[in-house]
Amino acid sequence: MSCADEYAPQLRARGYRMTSQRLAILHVLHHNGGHLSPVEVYEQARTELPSLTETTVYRTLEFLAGNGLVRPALTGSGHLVYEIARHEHHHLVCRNCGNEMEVEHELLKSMYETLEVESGYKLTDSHLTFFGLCPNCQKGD
Amino acid sequence: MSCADEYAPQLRARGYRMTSQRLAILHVLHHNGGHLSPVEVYEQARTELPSLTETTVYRTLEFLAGNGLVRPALTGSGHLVYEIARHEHHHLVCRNCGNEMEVEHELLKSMYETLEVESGYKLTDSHLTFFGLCPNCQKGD
DNA sequence: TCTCTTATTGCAACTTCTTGCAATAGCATG
DNA sequence: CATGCTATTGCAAGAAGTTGCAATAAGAGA
Ligand SMILES: [Mn+2]
Ligand SMILES: [Mn+2]
Ligand SMILES: [Zn+2]
Ligand SMILES: [Zn+2]
Repeated sequence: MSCADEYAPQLRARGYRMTSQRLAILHVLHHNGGHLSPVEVYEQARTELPSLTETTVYRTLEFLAGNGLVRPALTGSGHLVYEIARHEHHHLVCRNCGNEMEVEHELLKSMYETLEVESGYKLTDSHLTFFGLCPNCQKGD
Repeated sequence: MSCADEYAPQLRARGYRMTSQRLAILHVLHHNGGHLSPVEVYEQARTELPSLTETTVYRTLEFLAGNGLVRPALTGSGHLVYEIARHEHHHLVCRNCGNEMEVEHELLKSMYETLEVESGYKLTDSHLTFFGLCPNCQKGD
């Protein structure tokens, strides 16, 4: 299944359009799989769509995140990176070596429910990044 | 107790210096109490220290955050704001009206411990921002 | 397949944030 | 109180990110 076949219906169902720009950006994120900064997305997507502009990349990433096709994540330096939306997860980053692992949302589910009850808010999403020392770096120090 | 008396020893104990720039920035955050963007910090601190530059504000906020005197927080638009370090807390923001409440770290403590056991990481800190609909905005929609 | 509506883009101007480097100023020490 | 080391700052240049607006093009409907 191509990126177009997979993502276009999701956008159209919400009243939005699939464009060559959105497709190129989704294609890059889909096939890379990992975290990319807006600039990295721009440079890679531009190889398949040279007319693409940085402005559009920023706007599109925010748009796709708002519609659940990609997910933003916060890096250790406080910058946003994006990845294609797969299973819901958060990030745990080593302050020493930068090594990173995923934290399944499942692990936080009961905490989420407690928070909803205590606050009265209905939770929709979150930016969660945990920092610490990975097993390796704990030995070294 | 003045800001200087309170914060200078904390910096010197770590081998750093207290400067007029750091003091002006700490003063602004201390007496404001809330969340301020780097630009807001710059404009307010500049009234008491006109020679202050934006470069120094960015570097100082990062430095103070790294040393535990201020804490960064992520806004709904993905931008960093800073507040003076008081009790450890996280943030819950309404996606509709922007209303914001604090989430005591205590509430997440057991989840933190589970995460340490499961991952093998030793957690040091985190950027946690939760989004949802506040009680008021749930009624309206 | 053509038309029409309007969602989306590119452009230009601007704001925010970062970095290297030389000048400055804390503060420890004598 | 004077000296010296070096942490810290300001400057300048550049990179990253934002915004308003006119031009473009997706795709629904005829
Ligand atoms: Mn991820
Ligand atoms: Mn707060
Ligand atoms: Zn590590
Ligand atoms: Zn609300």
